[in-house]
Amino acid sequence: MKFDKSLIATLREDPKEAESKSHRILLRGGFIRQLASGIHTYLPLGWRILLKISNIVREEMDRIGAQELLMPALSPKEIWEESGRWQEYGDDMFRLKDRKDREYCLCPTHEEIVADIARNKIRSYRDLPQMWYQIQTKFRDEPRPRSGVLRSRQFIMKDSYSLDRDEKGLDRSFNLHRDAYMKIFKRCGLDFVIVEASGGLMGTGESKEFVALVEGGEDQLATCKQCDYRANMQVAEGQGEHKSFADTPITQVATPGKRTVEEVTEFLNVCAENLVKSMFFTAAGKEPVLILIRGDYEINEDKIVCLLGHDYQPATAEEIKKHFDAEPGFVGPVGVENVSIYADELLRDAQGMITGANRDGYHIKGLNLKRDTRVKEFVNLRMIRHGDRCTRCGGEIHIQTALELGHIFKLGTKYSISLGANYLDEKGQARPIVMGSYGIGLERIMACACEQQGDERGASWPISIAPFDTYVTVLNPLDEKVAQMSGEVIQLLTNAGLSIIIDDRDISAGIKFNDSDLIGIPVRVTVGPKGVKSNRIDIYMRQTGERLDVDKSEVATKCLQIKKLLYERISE
RNA sequence: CGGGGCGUGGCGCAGUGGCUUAGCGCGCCAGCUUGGGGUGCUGGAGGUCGUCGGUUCAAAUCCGAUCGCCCCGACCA
Repeated sequence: MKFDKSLIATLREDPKEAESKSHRILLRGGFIRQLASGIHTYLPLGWRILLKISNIVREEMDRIGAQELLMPALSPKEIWEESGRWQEYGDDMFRLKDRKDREYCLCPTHEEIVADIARNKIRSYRDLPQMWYQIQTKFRDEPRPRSGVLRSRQFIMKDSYSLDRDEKGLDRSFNLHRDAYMKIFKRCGLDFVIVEASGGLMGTGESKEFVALVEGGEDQLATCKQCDYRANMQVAEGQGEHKSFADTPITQVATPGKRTVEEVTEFLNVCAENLVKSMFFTAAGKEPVLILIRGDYEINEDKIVCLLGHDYQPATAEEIKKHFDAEPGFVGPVGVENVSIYADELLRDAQGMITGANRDGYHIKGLNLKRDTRVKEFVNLRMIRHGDRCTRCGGEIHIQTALELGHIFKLGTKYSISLGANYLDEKGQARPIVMGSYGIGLERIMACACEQQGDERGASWPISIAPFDTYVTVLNPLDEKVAQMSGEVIQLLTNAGLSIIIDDRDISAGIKFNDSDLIGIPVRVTVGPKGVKSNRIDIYMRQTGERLDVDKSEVATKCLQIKKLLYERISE
């Protein structure tokens, strides 16, 4: 491919909207172009990278016996009503109507569609197991698209689904995916770790995330400094210190206008550990729930969802007033009726605590949880924080930003039951198919490679996903001898099977060198007037900056050698 | 949804009430020059100052509304 007429538009200056490294590189190098918030065009250079990534993904998925198919991106409402996710997905789902006023969505994921295929196609245990996958565009109306391609509203995902007869089969499919994912990310030249994760909207089964520890990430991770414990913030559990204060009878204390932990601690001159926060959650048609958590911790809403279900939401101010006869900020657990109370485990033996008095402008002192409240259960409901202790080894927990590359879930029978996807076992008994769901964000691999390998000069693609193997710089292209020699070199490289991009633009050398660095092609071959007389060619490696001076006759073998070497480095 | 910031040729920016024709750098076009890390010079093309409304003799500039984009948070397979 010639640089000259290509749709590559490198930018001389950093685009102002790009703050993260990968976003900056992708825009400046002309890999992507933004059309609207969270919506991008993949220009030829970026698309070639995504195609390389897809091929690696495809090879590894095929290798574990998954079959590729393509499901529609557009889907009628009804099937999502069967699973309940037409409701659950809420505003994150793009919805539209056809000319007959029928409702549709742009699929954010495909469990329902898979279950629909399965309920029609799978009859017997003999049809199982199955693994189906696709590489397809997904749509999610993210509340805040971010960092270019890292969190966008339209993105390309490899999603696969396993269908098994039982948990044992699911374990096998899950492990096959885990191994395939490790190979995929490794082959793409990325550094990553596997962490415990939460299923979120998918379900509550086992789930693991493949994440890269990079600064520009969209995710947060709790990691133990001492052992290898790593978990997504939503599921991470740390050891906290139990704190107790002198046991006294309950007394009311006026705290006019002091609602937040900060305000109350300052006003009463106590520490945040002495406070109990009360958070009220409601769900249509269900008993409301009061969650108690110590003042120095934040509530982990994901854990609430796991405990109570997706339909529970933080209550509105009106609901709070109705149940407690007090404004938010003055709510507490003492004397409440028709409300289930759950408390964070750190409050198990807490006494002498301060909490809302269920009376505007008042708190109570001397709360003894055991004595004064009817706590249904003590469980870990708090968000882990920097400096907590590891539950496994007692080491210090750190919070790091990370980039989620892939996610694997054990769905179990959630979708097969709600959509009626059953099979007949040996005894002729109908049983729900046991499902798993597995995703990889292709653009995130591209962005991650920028974060991990890019530098101030631009991208530096791992050879396996580089848009081209070799960048041929032709200096003084109007010089006849140079033109002739570059033609020969191009022929040699092409014959050797290398993919090349030819930069014979009639501009100064520096621009070409800088562009080649910016778009990050692993190997650069320079043909110029200096080398023409002696038939010498300059070869330069982007990652290491190494330079070689070779005879024209060796140029192809040398480039092939380097390519091989670069592949070897990835697999080490 | 809360907080902050920004919308002026393709890109990055300057311009807070009257210099007539809205500037500068880069890019683009023409010509020369230079030629191994963004060469120098000359001449050109290109702008409803996000949109709508208001104030004023006069608005890119002041006021109001609205749309869009970015960042932090909330949220998020």
